[in-house]
Formats: sequence, C-alpha cells, structure tokens
Amino acid sequence: MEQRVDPSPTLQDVAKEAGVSVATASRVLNGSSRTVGKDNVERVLRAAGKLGYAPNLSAQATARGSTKTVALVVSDIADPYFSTLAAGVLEGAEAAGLIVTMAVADRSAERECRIVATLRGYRPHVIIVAGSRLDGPRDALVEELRAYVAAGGRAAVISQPGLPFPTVAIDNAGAAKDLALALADEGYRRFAVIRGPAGLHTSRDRCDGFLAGLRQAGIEVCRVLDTEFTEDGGYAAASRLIAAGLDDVELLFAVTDAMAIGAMRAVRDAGLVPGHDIAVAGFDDIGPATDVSPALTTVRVPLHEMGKRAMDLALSGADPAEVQWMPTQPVLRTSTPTSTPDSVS
Amino acid sequence: MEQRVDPSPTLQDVAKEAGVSVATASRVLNGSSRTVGKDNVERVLRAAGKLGYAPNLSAQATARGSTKTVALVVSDIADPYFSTLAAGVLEGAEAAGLIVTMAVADRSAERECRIVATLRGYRPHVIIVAGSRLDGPRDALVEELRAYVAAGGRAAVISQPGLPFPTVAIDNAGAAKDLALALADEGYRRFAVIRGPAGLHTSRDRCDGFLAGLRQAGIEVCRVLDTEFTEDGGYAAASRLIAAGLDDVELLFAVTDAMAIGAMRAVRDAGLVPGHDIAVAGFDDIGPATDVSPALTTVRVPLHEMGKRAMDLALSGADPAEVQWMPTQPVLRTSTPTSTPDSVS
DNA sequence: TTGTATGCGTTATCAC
DNA sequence: GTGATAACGCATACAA
Repeated sequence: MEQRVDPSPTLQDVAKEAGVSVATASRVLNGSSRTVGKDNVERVLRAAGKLGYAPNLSAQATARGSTKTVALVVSDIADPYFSTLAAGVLEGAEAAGLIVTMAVADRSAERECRIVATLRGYRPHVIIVAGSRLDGPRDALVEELRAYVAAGGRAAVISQPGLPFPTVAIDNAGAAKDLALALADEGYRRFAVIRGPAGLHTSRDRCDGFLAGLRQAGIEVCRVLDTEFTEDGGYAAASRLIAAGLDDVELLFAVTDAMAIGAMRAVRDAGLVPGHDIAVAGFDDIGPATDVSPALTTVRVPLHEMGKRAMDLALSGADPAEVQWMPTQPVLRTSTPTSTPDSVS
Repeated sequence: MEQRVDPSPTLQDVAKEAGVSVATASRVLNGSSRTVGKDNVERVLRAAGKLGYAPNLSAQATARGSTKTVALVVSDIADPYFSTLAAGVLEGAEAAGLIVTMAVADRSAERECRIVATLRGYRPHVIIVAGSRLDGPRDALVEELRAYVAAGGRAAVISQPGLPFPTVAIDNAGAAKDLALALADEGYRRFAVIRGPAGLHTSRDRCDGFLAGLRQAGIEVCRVLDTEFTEDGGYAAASRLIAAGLDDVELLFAVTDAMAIGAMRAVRDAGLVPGHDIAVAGFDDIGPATDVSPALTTVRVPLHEMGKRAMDLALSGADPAEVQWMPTQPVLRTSTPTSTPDSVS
C-alpha cells in the first residue's frame, strides 16, 4: 500500500474552494480585517475549515519579512534553574502571541555562539540568551547578537550584565551579602563557603559578596572551597571539608542551591545531620530547595519573573545599556536553625 | 539619531559581492556539495563571511517545502518530569541537526490541541506530544495530528499509548506492580496509596497496578486517597491520612514522585519522620527524588531516553501502531528502609 | 561547472 | 470590496 501524501492545503486551495481570489482568502484568514465582504468571509472560513487549512508560517515569514518567534538559548533545560527561567519566557511569549524555539548550549560558550548563529537564520522576532553559568570569551556571542540587532532584531540577555544588550539580572554580590548578614544576625559565626571555578562571574560575585557581608559583621571566613559548579561539585567539596575536619565550622554556604543540596547529601553521608550538626545555605531558591529536609536556606531569585521580564524588555525595544535589576531576598529555612547548631569537633 | 537598520544580507548580496550567480552561491552555502569550482567556493565563502550572511531559514523552508525543526509540546516545562523529557528530545534533535520549537499546554487538552494546530503552521519535520498528565478528550488532538501526518509529517507521542501514532511509553501498571511486589518483599504489609483524579490514565494505571501487586502478594490495601495530581495534592492527602489516624499503615505510595515528596513534607510537618515512622514511595524518579532525605524509593522511568527515543521513532517513520515500551525499574531507597519502620499508633 | 528561469506559499501594491 | 500580480529569499530543473 502506498503511503498516500496529499500535501497541506494552501491558500490557493482554500481560495479555489471558496470561489474567491487568493488575495481575498489571505485577507480574511490573516490580514487587516474589515475590508472584505460579509459573505465572502463566511465562504473562505468554511472552505478553510473544510480543508483543514493551516497557514504556512514559513511562507508567511518570507513574505512579511518577519517572524512571530522568539529564540531562547539556555545552558541546560533539565536544570531547574533554567527550566524555571524558560517557563517564564514561554509565558511571556505566549502572552505576546509569539512561539519560542529553544536550544541548549550545554554550558559551552562556543556552542552557545554557534546556536545563536543558527537561530538567527530563523529571523526570530526576539533572541534571549540565558547562558550565564558558563565561562569563556563572550566576544563572538556579542558580535553575533550585534549583527542580529543591527538587522532589526531584538535581543535580551539574562544574568550577564556588562553585555551591550538589554539585560535582566540580579545583584549577586549584594544578595549574597544580605544573606551573610542575615545569617550573622541569627548568631552564626563560623562559616565555610563552597564556590565554583574562578572564571564564573556568578560564582565569584556571590562568594565575594558573602565574604563582604561577613567582614561587615566582623567575621572572618574559615574556609573557601573550590569545586565544580554542580551538585556533585558541592558533594565533593563538602566531603573534603568534613574529611579534613569540620573544626567548629557552623555553616556551609554554597553559591548555588544545587551545590548546597549536594553538600547536604555529603553531610548526611558522613553521618551528620544537616541543620543540626552543621547548617547549610544555598542560592537561587530552585524548586527542590523546599523539598529537601531540612528545607534549604537560600536567596530567592525570581527566576520565572526574570524570564518573563526578559521577554518584555526585548519586546519594548529597551536601551541596549538597560539593566533590569530584579529583587532578591534571603529566605531563612530550617537548614539554618535559629539556635546555632551544636558544633561537632 | 535614527535607528539605522540594514537588513540581513541575502544570498543575492553574497552572490554580488562574490561576483557569481545566486545559484552558485546557493550551492556552496547549502546545496549538494561537489558541483562547484574550487575558486568560486572560496570567493563565496569569503563574501559570506565578510557580510555575516546567515541563510534565511524561513525562505529556505518555503523553497524546499520542508523544515529542519521539530515541534515539542509539553504540559509544563518547569516540572522536572517534562523538562527531563524535553532535554532528551533536544538532545535527539541536536543529533539529527534539527532545532526544536516548544510550547506548553499548561495541562489543558484544549490548549494542547490549539498549540498543535499553530505549530503545524511551521510545517515542522516532526511533532512530538508529551502531554500525558492531563485529562479530557483527545479526539481533536488526534484529528489535528492525523491531518499533519497525512500531509507528510512525522508525529510521535510520549506516554499515551492507544493513540494512532508511534508512541514511547512505559507499562505503568506493570511497573507499579513490580514496585508493590518489591516492597512486599521488603516486609511491608500495610499500605496506603495516594492517587490523582480518576480520569488520568497515568494515575489510574499506576494505582491499579500497585493494588494488583499487593493482591498478588496476598495483601489488601488499607486506604486509597484521591487528590490533586501535584505535590500539594500529595501533601493534602497525606495530611488527611495522618489526621484521620495512620492506624498501622506502614507505607505510603503516591503515584508520582512529586506527590510523594509532598506527602513526605506532610509527614514531617506532622512531627513524624518519613522512612522511620512511615515509609514513602513514589513513581518517576525525577531529580529531586534523590535529593530529598530520606532518598525516595520510586520507579525509575528513563525520561531522558524516552524523549530521545521519541525523536528517533518519529524520524524513522515508524508504524503508527508501534509502541516502544521502555524499561522501568523499582529503585529502593532509604524512604523505605528494609526493616519495617516502627508503626505509630 | 555555472547561469537562467521558475516555483515555493504568502503578503502587499496596485488597479478595477 | 475584490482580483491580478509583483515581491519575499531561496532552491533547483534545465540549458549553456
């Protein structure tokens, strides 16, 4: 048996079926309303319905010279951080009648750049890059985006202030500092921090901010541990710390929730109880942060809102230099109980 | 100052710059290789580079009559279940040189159908629907997809066997049964199960399978609780159960990890210790399942692989009736310790 | 090997 | 109001 394939009905088919010209059909199906006869409208609509017509958006795009799509590039969609961001972008796009095409850069700056180049081929209405969390030269990316913008595109960037495009970001250093202060307020005095590779702005800013907060509270950090920017990295670092002797470290701050959750696991695996034997704090407030127990103290980052805001920002044709700073907030949960946990020696 | 916008360079521009015809330029930049002169290749390449040319994929699509995109529709991208699935699809697409456009149905069958209709406008190479977890009539969706396929499209569906399209799925009932058996093996005898709305196949199959497993082990379930198909639903149901008196229920099985994690929280909030006072088990093995403590016993579902497989299945032009059953596996973790937890009265 | 001409499905500019 | 028809940017059959 042959695989019968009658191609999608075109505007021509609809027009013929309705007994009108393509122009008329086009007008009722898409174009600027009112200029078409009541009866013809009905004929066309009926014909379209009967044939199951769906406009060829690619053809529409070439004809119009513009698309109704937004291109989104993230580092890793399975990461709650990015998937929440993506959800916000999708919501914003939906509201604007746009549809989003998305690609993952897999935490490689080079791949990210290639992806933007490819995506650019779709002449999307908007390009949003949510690719923080990776290191490497951004010049190529900037060039690519600049060309896109020069050709009339709208770009927005999430979490990497300093790039010459409208940006939505948070004050990593300030937020970390606030957290440190809040924790000091709770009575904590002896801290260790787990951070990612030095090249990562996000990691560095959060670490530096946290240390600054401690200093302001008259506290000196006990230990700073370098590791991978992942949950496993957090696990490894915490394990190392514990193996080397916790001394009287009371609280472990990891620069991301993922790392903090990894650290909590390490604590548990070492036979200690997080929140009791040692407090743990993270940064991001991703979903799982409230699922773990004890619930993770962290800095709330409005990920979903940031995604949505990035859409709005790009759409509004914001000034390339505009940085929309989103509010953050320390969220104290039971992983950092108010009464200083018993220190283990 | 005017906002200067010189549109993206076209193939014509490149051709002119290189001093060749558009046809030649087209050939070297895209078409079937070998048929073009060594020197011209270089000229075109140089010209393209200099102008920053990126082919207009929409135009390419209309000309070729086919796209290099796959459309993916999920219920909620922020849900780890779907984001993991999506990651698999994205990986598969990447491998096939496809780019994915994605939309969220927000757990509404009606929206899902509308989305497919819209996506269809892009004449994507593939459409993948990962929209289980919602109830309602699927007829409209089937019609939409059928039209798409009739026009030469490739469709695949995840987790909803019974639809006339290539499908990747798991045996929910069988897997739940295996879990029940494994749990019975561990010595558990008194179970309660938390499930979602009756209309949800996924929920019903998992619940029924679990009960069947118990029955086979000669065990009668103590309680079956109906609730929302969400983490909060799990919380509410578990709270209800505890409030009504746990009696000697030893283990709480929720039909999804999300619900199970909610249930764990309820247990904790009631002053009990999950895994100690009462065991908890879920289904899906989403990321957070290993982050919570005690780590959640569950059924491992190869979400990432399923996404990738769906891509392959669609691409291979599989038989519409083909259902690719993916293996699942009970994973016993510390939320169901081997020694039956002390029952609380 | 290279160029010319035509077509892809729509939109938009004209006339009527 | 409606209908030809020229773009849109690219691919390709065909001729050179």
